[in-house]
Amino acid sequence: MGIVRKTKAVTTVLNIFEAQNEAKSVVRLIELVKGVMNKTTVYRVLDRLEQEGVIHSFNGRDGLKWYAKCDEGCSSHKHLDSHPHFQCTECDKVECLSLDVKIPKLKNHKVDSTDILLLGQCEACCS
Amino acid sequence: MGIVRKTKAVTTVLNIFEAQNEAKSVVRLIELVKGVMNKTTVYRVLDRLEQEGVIHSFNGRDGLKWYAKCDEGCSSHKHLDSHPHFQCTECDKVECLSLDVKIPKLKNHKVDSTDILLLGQCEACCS
DNA sequence: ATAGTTTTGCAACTCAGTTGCATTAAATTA
DNA sequence: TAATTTAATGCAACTGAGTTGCAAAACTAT
Repeated sequence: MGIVRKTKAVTTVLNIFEAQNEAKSVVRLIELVKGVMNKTTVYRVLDRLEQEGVIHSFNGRDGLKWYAKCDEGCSSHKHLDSHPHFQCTECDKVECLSLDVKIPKLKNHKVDSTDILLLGQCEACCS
Repeated sequence: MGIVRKTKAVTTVLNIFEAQNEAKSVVRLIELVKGVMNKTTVYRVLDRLEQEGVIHSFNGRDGLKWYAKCDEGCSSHKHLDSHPHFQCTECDKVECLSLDVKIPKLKNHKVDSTDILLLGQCEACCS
């Protein structure tokens, strides 16, 4: 499993997530480390950290890929981050929601994961 | 409002959806009309039909854009197609689900829409 | 230090989706 | 039904997120 070396690139990315516990799109992350780190590396570091269970990914609107820190209890073995996400259509910010949404069982289907994205206006943009 | 001309391109696309009431990705649609219609036209026709309330769109896994025929009652004024979708991770097929999923209200947020995508194995791929 | 891997940077690529513009085809009017 | 207006189409070139191959650099262990 844990074949993630603690390289400069890895700590740079982790620092970003630790400095501000907020979901970020890959595009934004690449922007944040511009000049310091190559975009290919960003993609690869994120991949590895997700496999390690340190961060989790999901698709925002427009199909862009986003990442956020995992809740406690995630590991490379199992991801518990099946929570819904909310994205503001004005400022584009994403929030991880700790809602427990119950989806009725589907007959004759094996459901592995549930992606829920709510769109609307966040608190700041509402007022 | 109804500024959609009934062109050959429009009827070609509509025929595809009527021949088989099944969600289709744009990529697949372009493939289906290859040689007959330009891909730009496909995108534009789909855009217009969605605005008219004839079809609705959503993002499949991998962020690809998908379209499916609308339920009765949709129009350019309001789309009622907020139903969840199920996508098979083996054969990639998508099904529109007529489940009613209740999402708890979010404080201080204005929620406009809810995108739900379930991933797993469909009936055919389960057995 | 040395050897063996993993990581990184870079450049080139893929592929979904978009744009500008000239041409064509609907719909409208006379 | 021919002329006119306006929307729709085709084409080519572009954009931008994400990927790939490979050589060079940086970890880790011996």
